[in-house]
Amino acid sequence: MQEKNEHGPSFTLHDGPPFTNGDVHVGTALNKILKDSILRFKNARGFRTPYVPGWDCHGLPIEHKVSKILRSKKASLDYPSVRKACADFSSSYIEKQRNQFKRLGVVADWDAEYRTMAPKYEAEILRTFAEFVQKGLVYRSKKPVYWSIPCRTALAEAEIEYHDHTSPSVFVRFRIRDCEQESYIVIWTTTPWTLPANLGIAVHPREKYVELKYQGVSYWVGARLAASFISSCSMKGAVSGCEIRGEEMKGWITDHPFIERGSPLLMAEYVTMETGTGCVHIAPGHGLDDYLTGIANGLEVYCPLDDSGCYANDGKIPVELVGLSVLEKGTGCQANDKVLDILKKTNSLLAHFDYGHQYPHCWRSKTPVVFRAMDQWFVSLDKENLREKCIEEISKVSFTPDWGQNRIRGFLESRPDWCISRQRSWGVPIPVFYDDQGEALLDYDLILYLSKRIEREGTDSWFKLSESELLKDYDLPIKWKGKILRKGLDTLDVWIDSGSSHRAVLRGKKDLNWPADLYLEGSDQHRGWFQSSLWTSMIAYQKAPYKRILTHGFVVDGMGRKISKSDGKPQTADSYVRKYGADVLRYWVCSEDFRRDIPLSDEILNQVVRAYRTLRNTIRFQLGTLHDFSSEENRVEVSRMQMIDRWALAKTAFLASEVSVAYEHYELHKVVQLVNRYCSGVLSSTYHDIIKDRLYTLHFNDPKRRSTQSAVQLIFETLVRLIGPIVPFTADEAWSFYRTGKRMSDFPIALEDWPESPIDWSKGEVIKEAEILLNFKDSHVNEALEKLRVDKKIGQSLDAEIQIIVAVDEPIYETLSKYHAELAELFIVSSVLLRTTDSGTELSVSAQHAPGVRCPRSWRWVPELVMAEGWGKVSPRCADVLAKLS
RNA sequence: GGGCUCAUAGCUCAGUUGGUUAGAGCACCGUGUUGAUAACGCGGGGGUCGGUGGUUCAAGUCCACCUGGGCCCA
Repeated sequence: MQEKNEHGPSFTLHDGPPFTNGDVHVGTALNKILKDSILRFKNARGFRTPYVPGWDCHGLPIEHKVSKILRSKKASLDYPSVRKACADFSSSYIEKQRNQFKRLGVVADWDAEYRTMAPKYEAEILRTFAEFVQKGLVYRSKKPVYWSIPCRTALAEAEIEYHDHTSPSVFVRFRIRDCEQESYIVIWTTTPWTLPANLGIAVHPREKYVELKYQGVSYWVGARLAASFISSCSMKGAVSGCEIRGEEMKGWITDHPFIERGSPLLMAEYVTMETGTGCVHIAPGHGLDDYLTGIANGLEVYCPLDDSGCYANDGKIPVELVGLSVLEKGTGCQANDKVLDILKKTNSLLAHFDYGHQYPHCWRSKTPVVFRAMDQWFVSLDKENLREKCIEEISKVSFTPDWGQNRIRGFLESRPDWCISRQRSWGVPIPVFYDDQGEALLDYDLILYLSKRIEREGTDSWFKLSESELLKDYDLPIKWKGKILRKGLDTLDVWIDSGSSHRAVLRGKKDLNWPADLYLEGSDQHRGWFQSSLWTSMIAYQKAPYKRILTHGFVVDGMGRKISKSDGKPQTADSYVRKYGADVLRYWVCSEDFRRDIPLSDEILNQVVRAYRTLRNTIRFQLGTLHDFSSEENRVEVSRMQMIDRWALAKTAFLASEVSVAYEHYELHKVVQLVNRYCSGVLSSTYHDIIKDRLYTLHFNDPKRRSTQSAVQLIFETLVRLIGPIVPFTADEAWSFYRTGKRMSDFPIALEDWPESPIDWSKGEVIKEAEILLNFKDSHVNEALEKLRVDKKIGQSLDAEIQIIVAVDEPIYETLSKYHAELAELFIVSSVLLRTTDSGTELSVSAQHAPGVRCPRSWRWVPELVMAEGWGKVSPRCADVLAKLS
């Protein structure tokens, strides 16, 4: 395919790598089929279309699965064993997926495939990261993560299980500063141990808050929660004072109940009036919402916990808390208990209950997890107007559908700085060293140096080799010389892996374009790959890596609901291929408007099967028609073809142009609709129906018959090539049979050029006249025939004779009389009587049983039959034919 | 809860800048053929264009709100 277009322009569709943790899902199949159909079309149109498929290998879901397997085998869970098992796992699915993609008919340069865990690719990921470092975008900051205390490890969402748990539910008052009378803000929390890290209190800016006066003291709580607060804290008789909106509390500062520190009032949209007091205790080091609110208000991400989950002595927290563990055991929780003590002592605790709720637990140790801020690496997205530049750049990219641009822009605008570190082992390590003070060495040249080794040995070497081995022969900056360095064990966010693909796969490759001509993925990638690829590309090259983005929706069930993995049905592509075959699955994909949700159900597939069979049957009929036709010997020039053949060619030329436009616009469902309508409307019910008579009854070498065969041949060659990109197996089979008479041969449809219909196919008065006559048949003749058939006067239409009475000044008269001799064939009846009448008389079309006798060979009714040797009595026309044959 | 988005016959899709009684293919019903036969022809029924309100002489098409679905977040 590529050799065919060796000198053609190049069209690069860059493959977004599927994740290698399972068999090909039907949604993944949809994506690959769309890509393949588009590339086959582009290739047929003369483009060079090298397609390099890829696989995304690193990441938590694989590590998670593999760890489970290893644990059940009680195998070692150290870095090298986990990583080896992950690599094997990923490789095994690459093998499976590759075969499944091939089975779908996907054409690709399989030998040039890329995988994000290949050493060469990993080196490119590091080089991408090096660009971040060189541009000064990478910084270290704290961010809360789930932390399992017994395992001493950070956890991802997928490693969290929610279980019933009883926590202390406490109402705590914070004294408002600079207030004449004694006033408090009341917060509610179920994690008292996070109170030492409290740095603020959040309220909803547009919710009402009320001042409750009780025993001469004021308490501020959310107005809608006042009643439940009063009952919880036993303040019967409290009197409502003034009401204000949350935003009016901006600027208020309260005193931390037991630490000398101000705790300011902050605005947050996520505050609800469902439970508590509507005033939310904020500890930026102990919760994601808290963290974001803290960042937005310039608070420190403060977390006084060490790795073992105990309060560290940072000089800020009360000494009696230092060393206490926040881990909840059967007996309770040291930290919570002590904090409650202190709250009581300082008279800050208004109420304390047991509270049952769902709480996150570690999947391994089954203990409650805590949110704990840890050092993470971030990429600044606002330095040097990077964000503005990205937004500007994305406006130059074409989007299908066009709202994609809007969507990705929204993500670009709202995305916070990119947290790129993960406490995982299955990934590309962040190439950083720390000295004994915890200071980090992150250096552009050093990363490039390391990437050379990684390129040879893979990232396993980072985990296997010691620091001195990794840094051997490297000339450290003076400041770092002689220091004892410790390598970091965090890995990079996998979005950097796949976001580096344009660099690793396209840049500097002879046959591939950078930027790519097209990215084609599901709409979820607006937030994912489209975005990560843009950032990496903008940072390194100040340009988007793609010219156009095409997105498709998600596969949903017949009710339009998402297909869940849990409903038992295997949603693998293979399960559908086995049942329906690859081309039916492809036909389904291409019959749907993929820009919206793509429904899939047995009903829909059965419908697709029928549509597919119609197409297949049409092609089969044409192949049968051509069985005794030789292009060299029998071909009739277009200009000398019969009227109906000219008409069919014109319709075919029109189809080809419409279909081409639909392909160009990536509207494959329109291609399918057009082809389907053409097969049934133009071919099956009209053209094929009419030509049967001449194909079956005329002498095999009759010019009329050869005319039709010549037309059918051109039509066949066009049709098969038009559908080639969508149903390649069917097209190949038909093409092979056409060329060689065998179902398999070395003539794939993909080596044929796109069908160009010559001008003379659609030029000529005769085409318009045929159209007029066929419309006449549809609107008048069939109606008359149906009447006769309902009356049981005739069976097939050949049993009838049509009588037309038409005024000479009717526009249709001229055409009818000009082609009087051909009307019977066109209308598929035995004879047509054409009578004229006075001007002003209405047109009349009637049918009656044809007079005479029926010819057993042609089924036509004629005045009389004649003897044909060896055949018996037949019509005179058939007798002539038979005479020539013998 | 937020951002983006979708909604036309049982199903898959058309419906140009608002302009006659909203179309096609499939399915369904009836029927004819038996020389495309696990096919093909002919005829027919089927839609208050998700709902409500508005703009307009005129709305499937424009606007607002609502309902339901999807993707991504929270």
